[in-house]
Amino acid sequence: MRYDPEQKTQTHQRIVRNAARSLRAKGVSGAGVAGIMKASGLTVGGFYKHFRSKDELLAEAIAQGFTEFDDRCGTSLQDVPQEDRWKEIVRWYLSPEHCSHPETGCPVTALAADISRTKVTVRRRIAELLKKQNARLAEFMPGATAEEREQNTTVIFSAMSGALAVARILTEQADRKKVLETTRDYLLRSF
Amino acid sequence: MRYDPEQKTQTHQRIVRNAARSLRAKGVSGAGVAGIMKASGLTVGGFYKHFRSKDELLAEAIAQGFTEFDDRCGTSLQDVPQEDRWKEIVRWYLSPEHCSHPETGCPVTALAADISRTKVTVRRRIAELLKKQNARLAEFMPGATAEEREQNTTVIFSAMSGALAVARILTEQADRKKVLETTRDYLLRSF
DNA sequence: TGTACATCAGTGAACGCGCGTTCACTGATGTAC
DNA sequence: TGTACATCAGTGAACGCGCGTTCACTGATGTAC
Repeated sequence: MRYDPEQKTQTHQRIVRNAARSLRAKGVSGAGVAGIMKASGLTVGGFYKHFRSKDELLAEAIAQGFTEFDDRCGTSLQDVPQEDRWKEIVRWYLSPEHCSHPETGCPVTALAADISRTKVTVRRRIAELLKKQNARLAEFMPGATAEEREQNTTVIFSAMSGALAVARILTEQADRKKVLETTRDYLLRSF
Repeated sequence: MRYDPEQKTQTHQRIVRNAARSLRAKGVSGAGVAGIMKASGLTVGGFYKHFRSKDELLAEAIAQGFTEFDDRCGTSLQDVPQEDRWKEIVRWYLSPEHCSHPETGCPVTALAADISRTKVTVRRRIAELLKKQNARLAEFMPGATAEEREQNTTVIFSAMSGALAVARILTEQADRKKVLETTRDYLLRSF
């Protein structure tokens, strides 16, 4: 196995991808190291050949979640004209599919509270990732100036993430749908 | 100790109040039964004379959080004219104080992801509490008709909760402030 | 070309720890007579 | 009024369990000679 750095990188990324899934689905305390390693076809002990701690994995898993977000945008927005792209993002973010699949969805909504409770060193790294993600998102957002786009990103993203978090608490599909659609229609109408 | 049902009720509520604090501060997995009982001046074993399980406590703690929310509104809004009350709520919700004190703040923002991961029976109870809370909140909200107020509640609450959740991830006070104020100013300007 | 050695990704048992829950017990207090 | 008994809120040790992390080990592969 030794002296093939590419294979180690591949294994590393496989663990991160599985962790990103598992963490979003079950939360930081629900997603165990052993389970993530098993899902990656490995055993527990090997984990520490790749990560110094579970906290470090969390940071990498968030980054992975953002990358998946970007990839999704990259592929599904290419046929959409520049000024309508933000609308497509809003529609996807507030879709029933996103609501019922946290494991492949926005890492902020799924893990915000957990992140805010992890130790500062890790949180600082994640905060940086979030700021960069918002900067990337701002390019699609409505607004005449860069500052306006940045502010609109903050408002639109907050509204989307909050609505998704609330919808996921609700047990009735009809209630979920109402929250998602009300927020979606409002955003599409107001910017 | 026996045959004083009022004292048992008082003890019960003391546990619930401490649980509501601890759960919002540390999350469901971080807030242990033993710690909550200790904070209430009791020992672990007694817990099950008051609650069937930790999950049941979660539901009662959320209800307590909502009650605290209502109490706060009741006392701080009495001198504010009816049509400006929602603005006062938005200002408090998106204040730096609320941001840095999850333990006494909105239970939805602090526990949304945890709730969405608890078993359906408990989640159903909490979903009902949330719907009632939103109905109460709607009375303060802007809008000409009841339906309009309900929709505006959904949008405004989603935006506030999302902004607060995002702000709590950020480590720099300046970044937090920006998210909170941008969202606050937008909401106050737009409804 | 062949052999001895070094490297290190991955193994899996073991570690201490804190968790939610159970249970035999205590002792203050209300009830029955 | 006094005594025996029943009740039950609260105690605290013990339960099994799963967690993150450690560690001595394995064995495939690259390097040195």
